[in-house]
Amino acid sequence: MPVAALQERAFLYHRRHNCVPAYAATRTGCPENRQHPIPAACVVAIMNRPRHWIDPPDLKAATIAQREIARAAEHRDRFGPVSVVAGVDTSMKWRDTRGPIHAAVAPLPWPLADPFAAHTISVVPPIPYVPGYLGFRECPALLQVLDGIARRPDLVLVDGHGIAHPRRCGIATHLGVVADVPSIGCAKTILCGKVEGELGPDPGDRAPLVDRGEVVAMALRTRPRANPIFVSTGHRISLETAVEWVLKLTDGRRLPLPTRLAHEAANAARRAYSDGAS
DNA sequence: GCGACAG
DNA sequence: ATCTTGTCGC
Repeated sequence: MPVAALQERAFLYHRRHNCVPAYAATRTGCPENRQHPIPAACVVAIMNRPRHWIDPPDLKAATIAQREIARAAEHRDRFGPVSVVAGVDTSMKWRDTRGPIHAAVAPLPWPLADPFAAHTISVVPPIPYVPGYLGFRECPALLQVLDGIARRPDLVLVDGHGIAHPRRCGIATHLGVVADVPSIGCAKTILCGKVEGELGPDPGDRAPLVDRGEVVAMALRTRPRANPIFVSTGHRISLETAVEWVLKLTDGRRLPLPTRLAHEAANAARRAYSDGAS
């Protein structure tokens, strides 16, 4: 059976058996609050966009939505002064394709100071992981977690690609456009394209990631002797500015600080959820 | 047709 | 994405 057919089958099956369109939402670490509906604010955020941008009936519609989102995305700097920068990430149980994912947003003041409290949420995603369609799996959870903090971040770092995607619509672009927030894609491995030229060994060294003749991301060395990360524009930011911000937020580790904090928060949420379930 | 494939 | 301990090296 062709891969596309298998992907379609998984997509539809997952969709039919889980909580779409009303995502079953829970608050992390509060097992007694499970099965509550999502906040109205999140429903509004989703409903204010073409429905298939976040809730397509099948992979074909999802592919069309990605092309439309890619057209709507902006890759030039268009954001105000940054006073809050946030990382978002999700976590899940090992090899669990049907269970909930745990999304976190970790806001930081800029200039850098003590981080604000992270916020987490646990939801059953509408589809399983399908390479190339990550946004449709994780955006509902990320939208909801973004709506859960008092102040909307001025800039968001997403774990995954922005335009470094076959249809130029990775999760960072997807989330940026749907939430209308400036976003940067920050991935650990390549989805498409190849690094052109030699990448130097020192932090700050970079080499372009090229796909079909386009520079879609920058392979960026953030730590000596560690593999590079791949920085791409999500929405309302240029590649050069995105790289600048990632470097400003890098503190000797491979991944930038907001991303790490979000990762930690999401993992903590997953453990709290598991502990509460048992 | 075949291989590759973020999280 | 995640499981899991120690071990090696700057």
